[in-house]
Amino acid sequence: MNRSRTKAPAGVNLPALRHHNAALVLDLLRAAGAEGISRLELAEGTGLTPQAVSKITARLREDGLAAGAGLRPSTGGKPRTVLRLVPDAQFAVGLHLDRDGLTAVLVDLAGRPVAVATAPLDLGAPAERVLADAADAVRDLCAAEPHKPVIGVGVAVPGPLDHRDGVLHRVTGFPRWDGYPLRAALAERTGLPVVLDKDTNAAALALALGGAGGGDFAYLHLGTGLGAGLVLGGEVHRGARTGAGEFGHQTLQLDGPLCGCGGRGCIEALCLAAEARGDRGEAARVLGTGAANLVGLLDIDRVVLGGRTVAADEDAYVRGVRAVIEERAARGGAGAGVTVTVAGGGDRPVAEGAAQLVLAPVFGRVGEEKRVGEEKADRG
Amino acid sequence: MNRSRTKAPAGVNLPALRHHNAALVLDLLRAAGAEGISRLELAEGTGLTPQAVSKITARLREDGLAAGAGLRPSTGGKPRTVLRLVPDAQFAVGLHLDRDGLTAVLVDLAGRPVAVATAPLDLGAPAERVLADAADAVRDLCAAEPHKPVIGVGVAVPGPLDHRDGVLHRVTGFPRWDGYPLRAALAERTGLPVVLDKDTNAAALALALGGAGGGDFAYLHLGTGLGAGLVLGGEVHRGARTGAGEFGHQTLQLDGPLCGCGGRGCIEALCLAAEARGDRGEAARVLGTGAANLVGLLDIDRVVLGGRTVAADEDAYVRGVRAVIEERAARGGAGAGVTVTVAGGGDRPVAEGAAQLVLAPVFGRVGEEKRVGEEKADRG
DNA sequence: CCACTTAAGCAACGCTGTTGCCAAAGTGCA
DNA sequence: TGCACTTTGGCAACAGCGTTGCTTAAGTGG
Repeated sequence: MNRSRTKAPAGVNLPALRHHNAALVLDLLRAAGAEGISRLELAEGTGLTPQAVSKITARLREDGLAAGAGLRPSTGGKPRTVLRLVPDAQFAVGLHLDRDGLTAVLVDLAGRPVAVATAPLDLGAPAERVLADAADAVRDLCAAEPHKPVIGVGVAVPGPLDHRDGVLHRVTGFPRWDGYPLRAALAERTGLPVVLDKDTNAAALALALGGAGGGDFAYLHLGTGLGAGLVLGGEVHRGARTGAGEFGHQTLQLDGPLCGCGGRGCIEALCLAAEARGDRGEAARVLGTGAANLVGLLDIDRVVLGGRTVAADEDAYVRGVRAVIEERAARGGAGAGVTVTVAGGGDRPVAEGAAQLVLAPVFGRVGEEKRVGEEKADRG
Repeated sequence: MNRSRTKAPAGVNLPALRHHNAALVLDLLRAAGAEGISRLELAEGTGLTPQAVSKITARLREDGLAAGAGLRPSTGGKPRTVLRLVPDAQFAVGLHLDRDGLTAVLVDLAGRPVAVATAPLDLGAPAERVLADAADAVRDLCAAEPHKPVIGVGVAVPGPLDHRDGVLHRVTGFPRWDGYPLRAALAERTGLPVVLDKDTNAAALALALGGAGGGDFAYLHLGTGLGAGLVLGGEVHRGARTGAGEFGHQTLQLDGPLCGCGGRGCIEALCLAAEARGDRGEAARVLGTGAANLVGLLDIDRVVLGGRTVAADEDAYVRGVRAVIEERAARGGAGAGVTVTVAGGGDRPVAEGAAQLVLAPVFGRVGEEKRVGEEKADRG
């Protein structure tokens, strides 16, 4: 269980223990995907007794979250029964509010999108207007798939914000949003629990859960700006004020050219300037140098690139970034074995990651926050 | 409980739950110090029932880890009984192996040193020789204070190393140590459990536990080199290969002056060069720029400076670093409310932090690693 | 067809924190 | 001085967790 000590009591009682272990099993079920996973493999993965796993999976099946999925070939004895997650048991909405558009997805427990909707959006419009557009998108999506239990809405937004309180800060270019309690407003409007986070964090979460699997990594998003989502220890690192990931305005050139932020020699300014003058190699080298700094500082084992600017020439950026990291590793610095890849998939991963913000607690990934004694009391 | 997922089973059974809650209570007892803390405050701090706390503290008292410490003034009813940690119940040895010397401390559960020893050391000597010196220091320290149950030895070493395996990597200036399994060797020699970590991590751990208390922070050590210890979410961040904290060779000046590491424009090179030519203000500004990068990237709320070079002129460095961070915050960047302080105390904090590496698990701070069913079975 | 192997469930168990209740130990007012 | 009240903390019973010991189910292989 999490131990974000310093605040929040971390005492564990039996319901909490039960919930924790159930979430652990669900997480393994999800990771196993459609193939499924046997009870004994679950036991090995959790460190629990096979009998305990049997009890837990029995409860999950009763709740409709897990189901049998055939048998494994025998290895000389009774064949193992394979279990799998029932993706249709619960759904979550992911909302990506960008500067010029809105993307909404309805995903199942496995994280697969079952419905997508996009619409134009003007972040410069009055708050009421934007809020209404967002709420409408959520409502339409839920209406399109009735009878689907939706457990919440995850919202990904560009600017700096407070994830804990669900309050926006000064979104770059739209200072008027500073202090707007988007989470509370949208929660009231939709009647659903809402989680708010930065778009880069949502993207990083999607990457952490999907495909390439675990490990610590940094997602670097180069679009009109440059930001980062950090996944450390398998969880999104948000920092003390949940503002972590300000990567674009790291100083990379002391007393370098002026940046829009007022600083000098920011990675973002250097990178975009190089890109603007057509020197993509230099842009990639700048980005790579920042990435290499990250690799050494945090000892991550994966760098993932994304964003429109990267998408325009994925190869050049991957090669350029990889070159810098490998050069430093060859000199004896950190970075040996670090892989550099691109996220791909355009902007939809951000919306899907936003939905994962809501799903994450189901699988025991962070964000439990004061979950005490909230179980449907009846059983049998 | 920890969730360093991706590896290591995280299932929780009753013994694990018991251990977790006991550690939680012990941690609060330690934080309370000599003043002590009442059962109801413990209940509030853990989220457990007062009755559960009573049971847990009864066990701790039976084991000699906790004891009564008077009464609180009544608030209209029965006065609260105050409990406190019994620091003499267990001890740990902290060992700091530096390039030119060795510091060994014996600390009690509260982290207070009860014995200190220093000796010259030559890291360039044969491994057997260094190992013998280290083992001797441990033995002498334990002998000086017999009847003290010592639960382990924490070792802080300069270079890069693997904390998980307890193996040294290429210590700067002493490449011969690359691959040496110091933890295993010293454990066999002393017959005690040994934990190995970088000196900067040990210092950071000491800071995280002592005095100024929680929060995320970075400890920046500027001596003959420049390194960092990161404390994120109340725990030392070590990264995927436990090599995190390589701060000195972050590029801060693209294509800047050559560094000893072979790179260009490393913070360390810039900082030490400025210091060498007497421009302390510039050295502080360089360090501050790196610190500000860190603050924005990780959203930490504290920067702590240390090391001999900083100690030579603490004020200049604190002011210089603080100036850069505040300037960036004033521009609307991250860093508002970040405090900048110095560690102080010279090198002994590193040895004390090394001892804390061993004590940390007692208080539930990370590093439990496969603790299953190891309890003294008898009771009563 | 039988011996063997592997998987999974049933029942009893030990131990956890919780609940309900009561004794202990103070304060404050009559 | 005495009684009502408040607050603390322990005792006992309890529900629920994973574990253990054993039995049953369901295969393989000679």
